[in-house]
Amino acid sequence: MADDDSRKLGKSITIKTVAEDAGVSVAAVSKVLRNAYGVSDVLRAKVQASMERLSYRPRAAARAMRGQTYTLGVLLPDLHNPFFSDIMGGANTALERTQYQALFGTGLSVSNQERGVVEAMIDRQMDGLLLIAPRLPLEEMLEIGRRVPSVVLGLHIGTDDAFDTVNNDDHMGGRLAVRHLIENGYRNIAFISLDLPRPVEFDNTFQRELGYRAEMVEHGLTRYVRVIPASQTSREIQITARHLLESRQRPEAVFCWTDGVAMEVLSVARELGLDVPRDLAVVGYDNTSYCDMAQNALTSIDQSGQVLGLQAIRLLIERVKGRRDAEHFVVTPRLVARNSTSPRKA
Amino acid sequence: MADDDSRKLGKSITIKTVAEDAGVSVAAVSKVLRNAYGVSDVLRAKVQASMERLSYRPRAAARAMRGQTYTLGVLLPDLHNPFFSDIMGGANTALERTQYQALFGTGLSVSNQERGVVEAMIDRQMDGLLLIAPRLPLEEMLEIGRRVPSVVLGLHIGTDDAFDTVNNDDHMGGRLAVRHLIENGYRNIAFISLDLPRPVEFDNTFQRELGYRAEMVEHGLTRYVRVIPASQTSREIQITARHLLESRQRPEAVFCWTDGVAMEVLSVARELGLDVPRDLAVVGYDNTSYCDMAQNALTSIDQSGQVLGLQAIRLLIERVKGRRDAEHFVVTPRLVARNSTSPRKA
DNA sequence: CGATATACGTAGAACGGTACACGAAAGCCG
DNA sequence: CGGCTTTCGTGTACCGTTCTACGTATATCG
Repeated sequence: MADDDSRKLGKSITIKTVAEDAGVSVAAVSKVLRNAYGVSDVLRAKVQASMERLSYRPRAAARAMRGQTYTLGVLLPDLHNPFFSDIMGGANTALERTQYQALFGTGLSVSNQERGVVEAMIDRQMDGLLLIAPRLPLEEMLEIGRRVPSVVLGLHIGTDDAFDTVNNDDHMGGRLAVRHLIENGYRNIAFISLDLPRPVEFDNTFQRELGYRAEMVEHGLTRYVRVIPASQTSREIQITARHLLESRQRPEAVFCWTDGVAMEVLSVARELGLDVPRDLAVVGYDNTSYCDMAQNALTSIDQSGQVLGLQAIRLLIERVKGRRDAEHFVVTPRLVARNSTSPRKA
Repeated sequence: MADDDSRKLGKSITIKTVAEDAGVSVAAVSKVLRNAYGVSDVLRAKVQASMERLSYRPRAAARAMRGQTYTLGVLLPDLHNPFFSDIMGGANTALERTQYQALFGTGLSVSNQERGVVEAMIDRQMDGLLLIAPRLPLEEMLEIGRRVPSVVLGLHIGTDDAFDTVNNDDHMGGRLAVRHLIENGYRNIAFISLDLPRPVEFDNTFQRELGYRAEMVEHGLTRYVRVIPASQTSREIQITARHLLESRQRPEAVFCWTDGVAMEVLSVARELGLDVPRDLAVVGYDNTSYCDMAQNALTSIDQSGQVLGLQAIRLLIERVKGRRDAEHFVVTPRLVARNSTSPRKA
C-alpha cells in the first residue's frame, strides 16, 4: 500500500520542477541539459544547482520522443566467451567520460535471435548500435547501418559506408600462428574452423583460414593443409576433435579459430592420453584469460579485445554525432607463446 | 545525403498510420496492441492485418511515457563468469513467449558502477529489474525494489517485500562439498571465500562458508576449519592460492566459493608440481562448462543457472504485472563429482 | 546616437503512444 | 416495450522532453 503510493504519487521531479525551482523556463533547463547554445554562465549555474538539489534525472523515454536517448545498444553473440568480456572492458572505458550508456543483448549467433534483438534496440530508439560478430546476412546489416549509426566488430566489410568496422588483422593472425608452429618444428598443421551455413569472405574465421593457407603454402607445406569445420556446441567440437586426434593421420599441431575450441582439443587430447605439446601442439585465438592457466598453457593469438572495444565505441559515438563516411580500424594481432607449442624435439 | 533523407523523411509508420489503414480509431489500435478489454474479434483481425501489412512496430519510447516499455533490465556482475551465461540462457527461455525484452548492463561488482547501471535502467523506464549478485548496500537495494519491480538473484534476503529472491541453497551447497570430500577420505579441508569489504549474512559466499563450517564441525573436524578470503582479480587469487599451497600446513583439499577460483587453484597446484587429487583435492561451485574439460576435471556444485534464470524472469514478470508480496525461490544444489576429488588412497 | 548584430531566454508545438471517460448499440429481463 | 447492463469503439488529455521561432536586452560600430 505504502509502496503503491510512493511509486505512483511520489511526484517525480521533471524538468518542470527544476525550472520552477530555478525560476527559469523549461526550455532554459533543457538547454543546460543538452549544453546547447545560448546559455549564460549565471543561468547554467543556477539550473545546475537546482538539478543537484532536487537530484533530478532526465527521463530517457521522454528524450527519445524528440531527441536522443544517449543509449548505445551492443549485440553480443553470447556471454560464454570471455573474449567478449575484454571487449566490453574496453568499451566501458571509452564510455566512462561520456553521457552515453551501453546496454546489451545476446543474439546467440542465430540470425533470428539477432534480428529480434536489433529490432528491439531500434524500437527503443538507441542512438547507435555496436554489432559484435553478427551472423546476419550482409544485406540486412547494410539496412541496419542505413537506419541507425552502427559499428560492426569482427567482420571485414570495407565496401560500404553504411557502417564502420573494427577488427584485428585475422589474416595476419592466421599467418602468425602457423609461422610460430613452423619455427618450433611443426609441419603437419591442421586448422579447425567454424562451420558456417554459408562461408563468406568477410568472415573473420575465413580470414584466419586464408592466413593459415597462405603461410602453409609459402613454406612448402601445401600437402599438409587441412581445414576441419566444427560447429559451435561443446559436444560437436569434442566429436570433431576426437575424430581428428584418433585418425591415422593425426596432425602434429592444431590451430583453432578460437580459444574455446582449443580448450576442447586440449581436453580430448588428455582423454586420449596424448601429451601436449609432445604428441600434439595447440594454438588458439583471442588469448582469453584461461589460456594462462597452467593446465591449459595455451599459445594463442592476442587481438586485444580491450582496444577493439574501445575503438568501436569511439567510432560509434563519432557516427552518432554525425560522421557519414566509414572508417575501418584494424589492430595488429600478436602471438603469445606458451607451453602448448614448445619447440619440438627431433 | 540519400541516407539522411531516408533516415529522416522516411515517414515512420505510427499508430496513426495503422489506424487510418484499418479504418478505425487510434485508441482501438492501441487496445489491440495492449490486448486490452473491449475489442471484438473482427476489429482485432482488421487491425492486426494492417499492422502486418505496414510492418508496424510500436515505439518503446512513446509507450514509456504513459505505459510500459516491455523491457526488463538485467544487472550482471561481469561477462567473464560463464555461469552467468547459464542464467541468461534460462532467462531467455522464460522470455521467449512473452512480449518482454531483456537488456543488460554490467556492474563489475563495484557499487558505483552498479548504481550507475541501475539508475540508467530506471531512467529508461524499464518495467522491471533483475539484479544478479549485486554488491550494493542492502538499504539501496530495498529502495530500488520500492521504486521498480525487482528480483534479486544470489542474495538470501527474505525479510522484506521490496523484491523477490532466487537462489540455490548455498548453505546446503557448502555442506555437500564438504560431505563429499569427507566421504572420499579428505579431512583437512580449507575454504577459499570472497574477500568482501564487509561480509554480510545474506551473501551467498557467506552462506557457503556457514555450510562448510557446519559440516566440518558435525564431523568433528573443527580443528581443520580454515577460511581464506581472496579478492576477485586473477592475480590476487593466484597469490593467495600459492601462499596456501606452499605453506607448511597445506590442506588435503580446498573448497572454493566459485569455479573461477578453483581453476586458479588447479593452475597453481600444477605449477608447484602437486598432483590433483593425490596431493590436493579441489571442489568448485557453479559447475560451469569448463569443469568438464579433462585438464580441469573439476568437481563442482551445480546450482542450475538455467533454472535460476528462468524462475527469476518468471517472478519478475509476475511482479511487473502487479504482485506485491515477495516470493523466494530456492533450488536444491547437487554435487557433480569429477576427477579432482577421487577417493583418497590411505 | 541610431542601427544592427549578438546573446540570452521564453512560448509552445511537436513526438507516438496510453488510458480514462464517455456514448452508442446490442442483449436481457420482467 | 422500457429500462438496465454489457460490449465495443471513439475522443482526447496527458506523459516529459526537445527544438524552432521569436521577443527582448545588451554590446558593437560607423
